[in-house]
Formats: sequence, C-alpha cells, structure tokens
Amino acid sequence: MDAKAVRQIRSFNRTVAERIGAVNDRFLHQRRPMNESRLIWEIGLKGEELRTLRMRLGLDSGYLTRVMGSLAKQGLVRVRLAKEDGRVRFAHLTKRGLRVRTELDGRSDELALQILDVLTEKQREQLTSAMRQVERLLEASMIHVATEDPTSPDAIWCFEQYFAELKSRFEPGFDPARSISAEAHELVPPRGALVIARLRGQPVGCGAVTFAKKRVAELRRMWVSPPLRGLGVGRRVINELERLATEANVHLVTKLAIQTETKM
Amino acid sequence: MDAKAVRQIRSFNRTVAERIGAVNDRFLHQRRPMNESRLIWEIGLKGEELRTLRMRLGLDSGYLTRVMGSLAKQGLVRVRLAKEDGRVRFAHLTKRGLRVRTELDGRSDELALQILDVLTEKQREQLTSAMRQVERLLEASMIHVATEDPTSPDAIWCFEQYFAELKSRFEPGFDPARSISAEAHELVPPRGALVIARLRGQPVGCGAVTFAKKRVAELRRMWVSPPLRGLGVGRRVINELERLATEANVHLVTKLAIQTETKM
DNA sequence: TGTATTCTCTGACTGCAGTCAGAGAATATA
DNA sequence: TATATTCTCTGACTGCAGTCAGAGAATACA
Repeated sequence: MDAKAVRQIRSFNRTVAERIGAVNDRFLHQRRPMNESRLIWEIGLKGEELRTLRMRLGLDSGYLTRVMGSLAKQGLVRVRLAKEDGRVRFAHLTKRGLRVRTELDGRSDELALQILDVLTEKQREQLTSAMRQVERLLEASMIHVATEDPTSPDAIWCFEQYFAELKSRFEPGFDPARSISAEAHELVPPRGALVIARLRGQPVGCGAVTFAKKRVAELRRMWVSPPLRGLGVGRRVINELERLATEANVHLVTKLAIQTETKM
Repeated sequence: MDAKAVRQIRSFNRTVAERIGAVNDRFLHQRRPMNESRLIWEIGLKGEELRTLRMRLGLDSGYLTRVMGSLAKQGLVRVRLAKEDGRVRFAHLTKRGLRVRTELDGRSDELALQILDVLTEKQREQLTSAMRQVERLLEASMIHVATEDPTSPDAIWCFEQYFAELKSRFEPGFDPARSISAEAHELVPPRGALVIARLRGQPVGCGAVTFAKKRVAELRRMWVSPPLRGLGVGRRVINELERLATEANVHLVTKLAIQTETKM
C-alpha cells in the first residue's frame, strides 16, 4: 500500500539530504570538532547551564567537561558557578565565541541564498510555499497524543488556552481558573481522562472526557493550537478519547465533538 | 533581500532534518560502523569495483581496504579480481550481505510509512505533491551550467537527444550522426562554444552558439531534458551563451533562442 | 622493451566520539 | 545532624574516522 507515496518520500529525502542536509552538517567537516560547534550553537546568546546542555545534546558529563575545557582554552566560552545552586555550572560565550556562532549561523543563510539565487521570483514563491506545506504535514506526523495528568503545568496551560478562546468567542465574565481546579479530579480514571497532543515535547492540543452517566461519556475541553488546525490533530485526540471511553465500557457523546470541531 | 524565504528554508531544513534526516542517518547510530553500512549500501545488488567505491564515498584507499576486510571477515562481502584489469578488485555482497542491505533499505520504508500513517488520504496526496515540487525546485538549484568540449561522449549524447527530438517533431529523413561530427569544430573557440547543464554530474541540457558572421552569433542545439523543463534551465543556458558571445564581442541572435524556447 | 601510471594493500599514525568508575563539593531530605 | 542525591570533574579506557608513506603487482604508454 502507498508504495508510490513511500517512493516519493524516499526520493524527496535523498534530494533534500543532498541539498539542504548540508546545512545540518554545518557542524561536521569543519576545522572544529563537531561537538564543539554544537555546544557553541546550543549555549546560545544568553548562556546555558551545563546540565541542560548535557541533556539536550545527550553528552556524557565527563566528556562535556573536557569539550568545554577545550572551548574555554580557545577563549570561546567562560564557565562560572550558577548563582542559586553551587553544584551547577553556567557557560556563556565570549565575544569571540559569539563571532564563531554568527559564522555558523551564516552558513545556513548562505546555502539558502544559493538555492534561491538561480530561481525566478515566481519559483521562489512556489518553493517556499511548497516547503511550508511539507513542513506542516511533516509536523502533523510528529505529533503524539497520550493520556496525561490534568494537574500538570502543561495540562493547566492547555486549559488556559481553551478557556481564553472560549472567553474571546463568547462573552466574558466567568473565571476559568476556578473551573480548572474544580474539575481536575473529574478528568482522571475512573471518572474521566485527559489526553494531550504534543509536538517536539510542547503541548499543542488537548481533549478530555468524563464518564458522566452510566455508559455515556461527555467530550470536553477540546483545544488545538491555531497554527496546527486543519491537520487532523483534533480528530486524533477524539479517536484516543473514544478508545479510552470504549475501554471504560461507555459510549462517547460525539455530538459535542462535532460542536467543538469548528475550533480545530 | 529574501529574508523571509531564507527563514522559510532554514525552518524547513530543521523540520526535515529532524523528521526525514533520520533516514539518512540510518547509517549512523547502529551497531555497525557507519562506513561499513555505507559500503554495503553502495556495493549494491550487482557488486562494484573498489576504485569506484573509493571515489563515490571519498575514502582513503588504505582505509577502504581495512573496512572491506572487516566486512569480508563478517561474511558480508566477497572481493575478487576484476576480469579485464588485474589491478582492479571487485566487491560483491554475499547472501548475508544482501540481507543486511535489505534491512537498511527497510528502515527508510518504515519511516516513510510512519509519516504517512497519521495522515488522511487527502493529506498524503498534498504531502507527496508538495514534496515533488520542492524536490523539483531544489534540483533546479543544483544544476550547473558550464562550457564543455563538443566531442566528449556527454556532449554527443546531448546532441543525440536534440536530434532525436527534432526528428520526432518534424519529419524524419536526415542523419543526425553525420551532422554531429561535421559541426563539432564549429562549437569551439574561436568559432563558437557549447555549454552543458548538469544535474548530479549527469547532462540534462545543452546549448551551442556559433559566431557565424561578423558580430553576429547563432544559437543552436538548445535541448533540455523533458522532466526538467519549465525550471529555467534553458534560460540559464542562453544566459551563459550570451555571456560567451559578449566576451567574443558578438551579438547573439536571440530570435533563434525564442524559437527553441518552446522545447525547454 | 623500459618506464610511468594505476590500483591495492600494509604499517604507523593522530584525533574525535563515546563510556565507565570513582571522587569531591554543594544541596536536598529525613 | 546524618544521609542521600545532584552535579561536576579526573583518569583510564575502547573504537571509529581519517591521513600519510611506501611497497608490490598489473597495466598503459612511449
């Protein structure tokens, strides 16, 4: 099934890796070891804690210490103790370090300009618009939907988005915060469930269900981040809620789902 | 200029590298050293000469020998002398080697299917169609146009395409081969020039100019590979020819260019 | 035929990537 | 206050990537 689509994706991959992937390999094939470049990049303009860098790049702590030492010896970074916690160390780029980072940045722009160079104005527009669409659909495929704790900060953030939208759509005057805390216990088994959709770890949508009456479930708090609407995130959230409802041996009231569909 | 397009390309690159680039990194992060995987892939189903592999992967000859030895010891490849040339060695995959290569291949399909999995039928079509367009335009940016020797095999191949097309468009009856050899000397300085457009080293278009009369040049043998038409390859070829004509202090007869434009 | 070139192979390197064990200092927790 | 945990650092490794010099065999060329 979908053999043609698979072939197109693989062909696309080859071309893109050849042409654009080079930007991503900007950390490779330099005079500088790859992990030094990656670190310079990840430390960023405002500096970063070593433990964060370690997590983000997946480096061994001993290894990081050494690479960091090398960068410090080259005068590209300075490492000091973090203010609040004496165990934590904080790295930031020196002026020279910032200059190197800017060079790294420039490579990406350079390649992008190279691509645009030989294209006509119309082709450039076609390219960027097609790229936007590919990106959007690829992001759709990167979204994961899973059951989560309704009291977590991310869950509360989602609810806030949902209520803020309700407020802007209908008339103001009710306090979402009260409603949030009041109903959290209804969104965990056995009384209900909450699922959150995430893209790159960030919440981008949610949906809840409460098993209100016998063998009937109510769909609630459906929200999808506006830039990601129209990609079927809402549908996937509902599918998951439906699965949970079935597991709990109740029927989902899909009427509500259809009502909220306008917001997805 | 084009800051928005540059930003879109970079953003695209990030997403694609994250989602699809993983396929390209299928050689990395395995139990097997990267270059062993790359070799298994490049040897292909029918085997390959070592010198070709060396060129293609850019490996040191000594290094290749060792990696090859390791693969042979694992029973994945067998190396023997090439039939025609006793200096050359030829590598081919064993049954086990072929199986490993199939696994490598499977990873790509798997990822493509993962992407398609969460999309609706309509979205899949949108994705593949947008991918095709991005690929096409990226390929346009990968094409290089340069002056070449009209007696080279690639040049003659281009001429053949050109004449074959003429023949199919108008009526048959003339011998292109005779015409090719007869006019080759007219396409080198100081009497003329030939430029060839290449994509990934393969010729995909050509165009020639002869400085026929005083301060007048004639455009000839414009041809662009059918799948790449509409991407401005012909325009770029003419631009280059025009530059050459200007250098030779003659004017290009653009009327002919416009006539042939229909074939680009 | 003699000489140059091509291709492969061996040996000896350098340097980066990445892992593991353990120690020391600062902080959190009971 | 005693103990556990977190974070960083040092030392000692392994293994892959990649380079350089040189030798030997086969072939191309003058």
